[in-house]
Amino acid sequence: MKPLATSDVTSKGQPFGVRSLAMALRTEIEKMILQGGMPMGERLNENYFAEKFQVSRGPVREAFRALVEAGLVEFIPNRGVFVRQVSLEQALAAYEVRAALFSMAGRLAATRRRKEEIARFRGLVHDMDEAIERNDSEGYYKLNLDLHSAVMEAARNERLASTYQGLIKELHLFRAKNLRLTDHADHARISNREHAAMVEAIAAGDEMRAYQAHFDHVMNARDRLTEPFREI
Amino acid sequence: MKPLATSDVTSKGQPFGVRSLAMALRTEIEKMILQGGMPMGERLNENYFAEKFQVSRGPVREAFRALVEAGLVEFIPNRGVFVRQVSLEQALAAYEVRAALFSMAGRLAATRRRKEEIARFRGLVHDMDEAIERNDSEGYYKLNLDLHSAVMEAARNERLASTYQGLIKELHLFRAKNLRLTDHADHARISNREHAAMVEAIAAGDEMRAYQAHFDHVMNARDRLTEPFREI
DNA sequence: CGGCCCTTAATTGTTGACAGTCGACCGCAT
DNA sequence: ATGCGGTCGACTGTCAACAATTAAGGGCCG
Repeated sequence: MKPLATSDVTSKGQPFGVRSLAMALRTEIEKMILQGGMPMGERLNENYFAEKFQVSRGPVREAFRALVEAGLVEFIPNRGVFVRQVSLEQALAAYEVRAALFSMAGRLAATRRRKEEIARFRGLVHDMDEAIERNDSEGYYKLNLDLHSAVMEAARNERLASTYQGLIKELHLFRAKNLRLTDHADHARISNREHAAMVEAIAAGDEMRAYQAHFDHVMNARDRLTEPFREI
Repeated sequence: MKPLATSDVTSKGQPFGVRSLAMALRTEIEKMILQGGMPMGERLNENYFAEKFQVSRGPVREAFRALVEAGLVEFIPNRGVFVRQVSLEQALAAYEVRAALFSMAGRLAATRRRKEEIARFRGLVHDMDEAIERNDSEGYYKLNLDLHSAVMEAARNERLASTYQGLIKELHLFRAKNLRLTDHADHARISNREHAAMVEAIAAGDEMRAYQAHFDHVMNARDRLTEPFREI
């Protein structure tokens, strides 16, 4: 891997706070973890990262602290940091938090959305339908993310969005490990019907209906994801 | 101030992750900030804290990184970290997130609460009524926190609770700076009526009513707090 | 007299070295 | 064979020194 210098950092397009090696490392290591580059439960060796990025251990440790706070790694004194293992129980709890945040986004979007946004929502839902017909689960996945981001944006609450994003990252840890063939076309079809309900509630400006639609969508998604684990 | 050694840290009753100086410092500095020990917008000098706690700058910097991630301080490269200034807009946004989380807690509590907890809720509301009559705003404040914690506990979702707590800390930054005589007895009376509605909805096991009651309570609290700032 | 530049002190950024701790491995006794 | 204890190695925890950057103050020039 290329040596990471401060000059590399400045070239990044982030608003602020990315000039220091520690901040750059935090971003870089996070990316590595989320893209599955690190096996789950793996210990993150300070020296390894220090050599990999051609820096000393100080900045690496600072980056680790930030990741601990973000909940992506676990810290055990005198042992080091480990890629966090997300249990099924924790994933279920996280989904409830996600439902809280996303349903709020839907509710706010219902009062704050603009005309163009509604058109975009409907377009995305339509494109997802097409992706399903094409059996294009890759494309569906991306469109799905786009729709969720679009709703979040329409809520016009930065704090809500960043909290949501942080949570999503944690959930990625769970999905990365327990990825199974959960993308049945059936699931996608049902999911997209829920999307349509969400969008129409927002379009109608109906706060409570939007709340319910978004809430149900997340909780149903939870059931769909964790279904394979239920031992009945 | 007393020198902070690892031995001091171990004496703390935390489950894990508090053995290192950095973690201890993070807790200590956070406490200092939240208790208003640091003027808002103040730069946190690394050497100052290093000498104050008789440690080197390394652990101090690690503690700072964690606080940055927690959103309590702002980081400007080559300048240092500053106690975060929370604007009115940010506070309003944070209240919306809080409403999302707390209303979810109420909703979950409505399905998961136990008999003893309901009794405790009602007791707290009653005690708050008495505190109002006594004009004991100090006592009311504490009981208020207790009720909110109790509801969170009844929701039985650790992730929800920790996210909520992190947000509350941020809101403290706003209240610390803009503390005005907002604790009118009128406000307390109205607030406690809302508490009663929350508790009874939980007691009835009515999810949607609990959701609404908790949601409204937070949003009304927001209006009561930020009322003085509105220039009509 | 005001504005620009240079110097300088203070503070952050980074490093390498040293100390402390934990787990693994190996040998021994049972 | 198995369980226990000690030794060793690898890694984390901490520190103090050095480099780089910033902001402030004073002097010079227009």
